[in-house]
Amino acid sequence: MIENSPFTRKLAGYVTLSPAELEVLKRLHKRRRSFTAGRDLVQQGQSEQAAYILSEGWVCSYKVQRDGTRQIIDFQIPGDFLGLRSVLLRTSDHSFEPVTDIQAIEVLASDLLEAFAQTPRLANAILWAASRDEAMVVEHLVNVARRDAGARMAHFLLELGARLALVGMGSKAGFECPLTQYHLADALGLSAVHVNRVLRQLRENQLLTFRNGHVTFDNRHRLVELAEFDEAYLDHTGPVLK
Amino acid sequence: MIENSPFTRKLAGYVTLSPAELEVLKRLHKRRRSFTAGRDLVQQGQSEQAAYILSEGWVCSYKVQRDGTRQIIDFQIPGDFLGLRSVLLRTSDHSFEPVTDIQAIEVLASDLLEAFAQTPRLANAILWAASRDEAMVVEHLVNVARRDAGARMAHFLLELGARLALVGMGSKAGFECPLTQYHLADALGLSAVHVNRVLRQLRENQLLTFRNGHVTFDNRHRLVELAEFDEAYLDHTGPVLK
DNA sequence: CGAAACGTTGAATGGTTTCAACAAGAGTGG
DNA sequence: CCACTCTTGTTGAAACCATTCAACGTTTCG
Repeated sequence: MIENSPFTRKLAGYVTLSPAELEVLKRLHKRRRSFTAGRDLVQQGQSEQAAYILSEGWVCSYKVQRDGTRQIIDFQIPGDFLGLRSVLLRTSDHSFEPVTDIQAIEVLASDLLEAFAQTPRLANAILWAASRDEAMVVEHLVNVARRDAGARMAHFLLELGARLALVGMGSKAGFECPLTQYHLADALGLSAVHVNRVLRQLRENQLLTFRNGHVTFDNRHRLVELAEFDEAYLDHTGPVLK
Repeated sequence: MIENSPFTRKLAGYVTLSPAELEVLKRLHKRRRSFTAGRDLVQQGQSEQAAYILSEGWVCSYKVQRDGTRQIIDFQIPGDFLGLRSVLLRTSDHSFEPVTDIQAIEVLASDLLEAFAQTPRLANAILWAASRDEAMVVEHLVNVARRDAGARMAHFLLELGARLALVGMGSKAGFECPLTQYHLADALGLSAVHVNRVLRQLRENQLLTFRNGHVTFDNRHRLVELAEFDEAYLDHTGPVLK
């Protein structure tokens, strides 16, 4: 049911979609594709013709520097859109790597642009959702620029937990997490070695435990305190355009 | 002439605007307002009813933390939109401080939403431009997370110079810059003391000079090299929706 | 079984912050 | 008009957080 996919539900949070708009959205869901963990979806620099709606698995978007280090911009989870900006602005400003094996709907640039022209309200909803995603990048910027390694890690995992909880993949107690310490390092702007130390410290202070692909919030209250995490910032208040 | 304002020209880069759409845009330009340097436009946390199109002066958007430090997300220059997301998502996730005295067009939330509903293509253009602005935040994230203080400063000033050149306020040689070292520190995630040292070092290495409100690129080529600055990333290629 | 990926720990190094002090200029009120 | 204060810029020394280098343990998988 297209009406109940996480992606559709997300859009409906911004714009009340008409049956005609739902139909257009449905027609975008043509090609289901699978990708293997670790193999890039889109190469940096190459201008790519397709975007994707993630239906299963985790992806990260990142930029590489000339010296080989990479910065992970964000992680995408089921219901998230990938590569929207690459298509819209016709520049691929970053790359996508599946963290796990994934399933995604491929949306051709031409189909997307056509849908945007035909049903501008749908376009609005999609761009709106994108704007929301980008609010998260702002939070990451603050996180990396202003918090020390411990608070940074805490904030990152709390945010991830909150996002996952929204799509039923986690709770206040914790969540399954396929990320390696290298992923964390690349996302938080730390070295992998330091990530390890920080995780140990958080564990020893009984704040959180990250082991065997599972994150447990041992003391959520103190963790929120440490990270100055804003529990409200992922919420939102229903459609803006009726 | 509304057709030639920097804001309109920017939108026309994404969507070819019809006379009717231009008319709607024109009607949004009702209230011209002035603000004084240093006094916040929008308080963090308060849900504000207006957005602004900046016509003169510089503004910065920032978030403050509980410990008092602040992170500047971005600077806005003439032609930029302020507070779009606050209005659209009805959350004020950051604050705006005029760096200089400014002039701006006030756009009421209700007028903006009405315009969005009436002329969705115009809405697209605006959201599109917002998406572009947010690509810049990604660049800032990489900048803060992965570059050392020297490269960070170089990248920041090169980007700012490029943006200013696009609206005729600077050149490859340099630009007028009203920012203090504290602004730079808050934007780059450094201490003000270290900003001072880094600027000295760049000056002594004859890469750039920042003195008396003026930035001069003494050796642009080596600077671009040092910062791994991508000269192309602010360009773009003409309207996407005809 | 061996290799590769991931995790863990110690010691040395280094970039950045913090603390402290002082200089220069702009604006203000007596 | 001058003292006064506030803001901004400047520099040194000590302390600290995080990185780098290096080594080893553990798990997974062909």
